[in-house]
Amino acid sequence: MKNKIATLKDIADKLGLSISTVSRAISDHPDISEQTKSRVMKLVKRLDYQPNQLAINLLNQQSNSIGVIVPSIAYYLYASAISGIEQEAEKHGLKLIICQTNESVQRESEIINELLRMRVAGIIVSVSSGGRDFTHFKRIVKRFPLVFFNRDCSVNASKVMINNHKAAYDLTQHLVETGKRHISFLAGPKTLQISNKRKKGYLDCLEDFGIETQKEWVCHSPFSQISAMNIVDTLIRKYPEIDALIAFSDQLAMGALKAIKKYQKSIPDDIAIAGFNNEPADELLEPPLTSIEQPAFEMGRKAAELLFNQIHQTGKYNEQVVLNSRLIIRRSTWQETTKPER
Amino acid sequence: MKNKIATLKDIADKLGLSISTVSRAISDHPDISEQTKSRVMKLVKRLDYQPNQLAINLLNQQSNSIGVIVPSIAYYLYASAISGIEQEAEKHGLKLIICQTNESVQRESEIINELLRMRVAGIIVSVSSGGRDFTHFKRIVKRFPLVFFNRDCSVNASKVMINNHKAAYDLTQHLVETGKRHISFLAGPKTLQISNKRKKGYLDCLEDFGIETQKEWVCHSPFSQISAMNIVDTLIRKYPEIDALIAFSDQLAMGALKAIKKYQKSIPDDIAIAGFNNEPADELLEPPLTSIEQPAFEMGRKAAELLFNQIHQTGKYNEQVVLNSRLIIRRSTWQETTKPER
DNA sequence: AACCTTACCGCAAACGTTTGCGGTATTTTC
DNA sequence: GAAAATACCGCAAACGTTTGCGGTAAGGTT
Repeated sequence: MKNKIATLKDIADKLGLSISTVSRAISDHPDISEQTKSRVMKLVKRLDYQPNQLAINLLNQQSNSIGVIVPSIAYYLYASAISGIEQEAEKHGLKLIICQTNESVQRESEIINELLRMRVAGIIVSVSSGGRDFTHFKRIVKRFPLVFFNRDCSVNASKVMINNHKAAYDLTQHLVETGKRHISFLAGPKTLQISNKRKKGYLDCLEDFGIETQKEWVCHSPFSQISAMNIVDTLIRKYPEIDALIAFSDQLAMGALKAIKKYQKSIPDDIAIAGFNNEPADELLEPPLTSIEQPAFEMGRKAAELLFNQIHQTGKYNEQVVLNSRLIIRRSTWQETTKPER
Repeated sequence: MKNKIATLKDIADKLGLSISTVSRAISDHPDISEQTKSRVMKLVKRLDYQPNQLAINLLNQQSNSIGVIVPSIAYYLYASAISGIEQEAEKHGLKLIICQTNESVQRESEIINELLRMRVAGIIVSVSSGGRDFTHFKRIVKRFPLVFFNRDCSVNASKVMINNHKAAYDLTQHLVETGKRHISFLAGPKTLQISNKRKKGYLDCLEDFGIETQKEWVCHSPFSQISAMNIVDTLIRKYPEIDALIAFSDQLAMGALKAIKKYQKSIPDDIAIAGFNNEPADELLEPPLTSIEQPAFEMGRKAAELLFNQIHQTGKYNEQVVLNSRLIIRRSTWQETTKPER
């Protein structure tokens, strides 16, 4: 196990050559004779020589990688987005360093420092919901390539987002049009800006349609099915008049679903339910879940594109991209009444 | 954007000190006067000095990180396992370099080389299903810390697995006990060993109970709902006598569910269905899906533990750990007949 | 015979950090 | 007042690689 990996010096000594000659032989430099090259390459194979990337990185002053900071890779959206980032990064020969904050701003701040120390070429981040202090981002914008995606914060930087306000507005309008008049909103943490934007879209829509709502019908939940379940449980017991619920995410919607199923309410007639993200299981749920489809892969890909523009000095530090989402209507909000079997 | 990050030399020059003094001041060395320390620290703050990890890594001959190779972080099991690895790695002050193979052995082999070049302290891997060539692993076992988890291959190395044979056996037995006699098996790729082990458990159980099966009832599918759906569609049309189906994973089971729902078959009476992994959506599906719960987090944590034992020379290179799985029975395989409301 | 070209290879610097060792003042001790 | 102890700091090596430049020998040209 102690076996150290061979270095250029090891090869050079064994062959009676200099380090530079070995280096050039490996990189097929024209200055080196074919005979020497073959001698070197034979030993390279035999010793399983692997160049020390640490030395190369130090020389190049960069780690040929970019940092990706997400709340959790277990969220379906981020797993998809990372694939998009990866695809784009590969074109530039860069590797990804994936970091999870677990929704903690402190961890986020630490990660930023670690990535800076590692001399990554740039950072792509979806901010955690754990707080309102964004000094760790403000510190580096304008002097370091940085792109936000999906979740942003009040920092003037490059961003790739979906139109959260419109998505929530459209979803709310859909519920209104199906006859719902007591619509509640299960938001994420209060510190999460995109949650607030969606809330705004929901409220604006209700106002436009002259529909009243109550402050108590807007609840905030952390990102776990259990929390959502408990919150919705108390909500619908306290306010039985509620006939629709929009959840910040599908995971929260699933928690709500669990709560509602405990009572004898029928979905969507008694209470309709919808979420965000269009996760793979949505259409298999009972009832299939209405959701907002987000272009997660494309969001990641585009974010990487903006980052590389910054790295290569060809792009602004505060470019804004807004991608379109899509409302996917399923039976949790809308039942075909003309269906023969009902 | 061109702003280079400050170095020790920058600080030393500005203060008329030597590099070594600045270095010691920052690390609070007793040889340095308090006055000098405070002068240095003030400048460190002002310049937002971040030590160059690339240089430190080169000096220490390691990148203070371990490599984690998984087929895809989008698989629920791996997202969980990575959290377990992370928890353990943090204790040792090591970072994770997460790599996805997308089920390609060639990519896997490339990643191994990249990680060796980066001088990671060790590698934790769940092998891809893309082939049978494992020379890239054989090459490094015994001379480099390496641990397999969840998916292994025919290489004598440390492994953390679940008892796949028993899990499949138990699941099959459960179906037999509920009266099923025509049980099919939707396996993963033929090159995937754990899939073959599960298949063996399924076949052994049927043999023990004297139940016949047909070769055609065992199908192989890649890891996508769509593929599973198409395969199961043709399967149940060709063999309508099939009254149960075990899928290699819950995602494949969901694909099967989609296929079955297109026909007028009732679940579980006409055909029962079960999967592996116990994913979060399982209990919300219609019907809720019977599944094998795997200790994914613990699998990751334990794998990391074995790795650190190897790194610190306190452990064998081929320790074997088998964790227990648990059968979670839901309505997709078993309907309480005495239920009052039915 | 003097010069030029070509082919091949080595020297040494550079990247930024840590750390053993030696050095120089200043203070303390008897 | 001399010796010893203390406080504080700098020199230089080391990690492994790439690369500009210089060097040497052989062969070719005039």
